[in-house]
Amino acid sequence: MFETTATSLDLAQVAASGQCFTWRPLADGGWAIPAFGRRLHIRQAGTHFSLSCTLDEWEAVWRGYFDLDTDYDGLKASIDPTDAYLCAAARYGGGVRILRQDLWEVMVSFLISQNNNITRITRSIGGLCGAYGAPLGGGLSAFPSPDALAGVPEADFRALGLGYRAGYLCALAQEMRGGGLAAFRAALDAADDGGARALLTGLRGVGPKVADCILLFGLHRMDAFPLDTHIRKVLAAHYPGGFPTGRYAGMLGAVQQYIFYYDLKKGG
DNA sequence: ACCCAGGATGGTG
DNA sequence: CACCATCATGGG
Repeated sequence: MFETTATSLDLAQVAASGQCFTWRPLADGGWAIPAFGRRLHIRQAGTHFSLSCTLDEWEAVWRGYFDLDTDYDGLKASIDPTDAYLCAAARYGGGVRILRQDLWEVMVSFLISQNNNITRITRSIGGLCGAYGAPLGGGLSAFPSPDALAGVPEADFRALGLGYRAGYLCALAQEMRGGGLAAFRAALDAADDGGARALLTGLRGVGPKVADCILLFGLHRMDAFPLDTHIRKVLAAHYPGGFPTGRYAGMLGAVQQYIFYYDLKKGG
């Protein structure tokens, strides 16, 4: 148990940003966060954070998870000051960071996310963890491994609300069980963004948008720019001449998250 | 009862 | 290439 400080981090914003689906709110206003088979309790007051873990675990696991070694203050400062919409979005959701989540968890989460809403995705992911993940205490469970999901009947996934995506998950778990995931990860790591995207879209149920989410949230490829229904709507309304992607090379993913979060919470 | 949700797939023109 | 029906399902 210790305390630390950080800027450009708002836990409530991250929790609502649609990039992770396993955080649970605590009665004291903090959050219970399962990741990498561990459980963290964290509470925020401004730039001050209280943590349930040791300093060693914070440095080894959670500091990286919250992406605290990326300079989001500087990133936001480099936004085009004449772009009123993007400035407003970054000001509104300036506490959103791109978490460095577990690749497999991101693959499954965004496989399920297609043509779905965040509430249902959260419920389905919670069901998967509860049914097939190792208990972590406090009512939380770890995200189930490929081996834990391989061989589960499709009907059982449908019972968790996956709908037609249940078949996609069966196939994915089968493909990634054993050493499949490690081999696939190695191939992704060896590929550039375009190559990794092609590998991902080769998976059943993974199209361009889900692939970009996996690139961004699972591999921290910061030039990924997922085009979902919200982003398409904003681009059509505010960037009729196209979005200036070239200006934001190396930080497109963060910019995308500011726009997504802004439209999700304030748009309508 | 329609429409939407962090879309993808397979078929058709 | 573009367009289109279909795929579950809960919530507005």
